[in-house]
Amino acid sequence: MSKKENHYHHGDLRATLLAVAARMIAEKGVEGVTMRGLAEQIGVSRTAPYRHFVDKAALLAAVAEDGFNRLNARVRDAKTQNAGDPLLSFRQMCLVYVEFAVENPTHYRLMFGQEVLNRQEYPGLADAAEVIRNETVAVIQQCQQEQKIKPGQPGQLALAAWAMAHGLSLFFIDGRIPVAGNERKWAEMIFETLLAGMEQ
Amino acid sequence: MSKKENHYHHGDLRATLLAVAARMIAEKGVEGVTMRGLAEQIGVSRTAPYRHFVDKAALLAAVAEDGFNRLNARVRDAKTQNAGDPLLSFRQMCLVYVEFAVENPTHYRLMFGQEVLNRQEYPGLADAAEVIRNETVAVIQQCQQEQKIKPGQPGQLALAAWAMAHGLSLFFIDGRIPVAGNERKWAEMIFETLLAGMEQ
DNA sequence: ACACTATGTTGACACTGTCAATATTCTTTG
DNA sequence: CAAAGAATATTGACAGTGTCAACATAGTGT
Repeated sequence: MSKKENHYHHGDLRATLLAVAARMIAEKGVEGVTMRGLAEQIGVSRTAPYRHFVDKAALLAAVAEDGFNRLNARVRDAKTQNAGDPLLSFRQMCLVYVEFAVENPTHYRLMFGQEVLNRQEYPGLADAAEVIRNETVAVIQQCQQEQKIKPGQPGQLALAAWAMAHGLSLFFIDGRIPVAGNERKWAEMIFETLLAGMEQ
Repeated sequence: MSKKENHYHHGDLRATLLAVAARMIAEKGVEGVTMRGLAEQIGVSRTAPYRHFVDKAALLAAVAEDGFNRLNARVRDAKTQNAGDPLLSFRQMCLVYVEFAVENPTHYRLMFGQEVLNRQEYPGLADAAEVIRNETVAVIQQCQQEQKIKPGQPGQLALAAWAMAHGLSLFFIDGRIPVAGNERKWAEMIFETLLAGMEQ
């Protein structure tokens, strides 16, 4: 039961793997993460991780899923903090999304990268990635009910917002635009433009 | 000088490498491309490619650059074909962009992927990736002059459109939205929304 | 106390990118 | 036209990778 000792059994290797992998990703990017290096960092043999994840892909998928959960939580927060004004909720959700991406660039990239692309194999991941869309659709419907957003398929409007947030996030992350530090301002103005097209 | 014979010197290995790599990428994705497999496919020794590219990364960068050039050409086409109506030009450029991505999914992903991210090392690639933004900025300025788009920093509006196109492209490619086959329609409607926010 | 299961380890393999040394062909220049 | 030098291709080697199979150890329930 004691956890601090140097056991043959690690005690909570699975969680440790996820945590250390996440740290390594943040520090050196996804391509800097290696099963062996990960195991060594933790002080465990190279194949120990395979007792908890069938694959490197499965491990990365789990890390990605964690990322989605954190992102989801943040978006939901932004939503509930501005409940009552769905349009403001919507705006904040978009901004918070981009903010998360900018703060966790490598992690965000993993979440949408090809390392983890066969999402059907990782149902948890697929679900986690779905939450945001549903959340967004819901807000948009609210806005439409209050006649603050033009009528039309909310799924389509949600996709518009999500695609914008995603593209913007990636451009910020990749430094594809000379905007260092002012991401927030740019994002605000750009979402303002999009919202202008959605309001009625 | 004869080119068909089986020579010790291949004759035009560099170009062949790029072509075959592009094909392999289209067929099996970027992660399915390996220096050795590539060489074998062409019928040349494993290290022959290194006479033409210092790195695997350099090779992929060159392939990505080709992709940007093709994309640029297509966007430019869309632009000139509708010269005279800059707003229509703009609209078409956006649609053609997404079309390219959907038709060349793995190639598009490479162009924006981390395999090739240190773009400073590949000036050609950096330049090629810059063309579209400039092109877009120019059209937007035209639209503004004809008072079809609201005034404001054209660079910002261009980024909005580009980010939207990029995000949408990736979502289509990744199958992240149940929209099989109707990408064009969705893209049209979504860009309509964005343009509505940009028009004056 | 003992069997069972979960977890961890070691050894091995095929595959990868890439370097160094070597061989072959092409090009240039005497 | 021959010889030297540059360009291009090859073979051998190495370290690093993911992962399988066989084995070892620790915790759990009967």
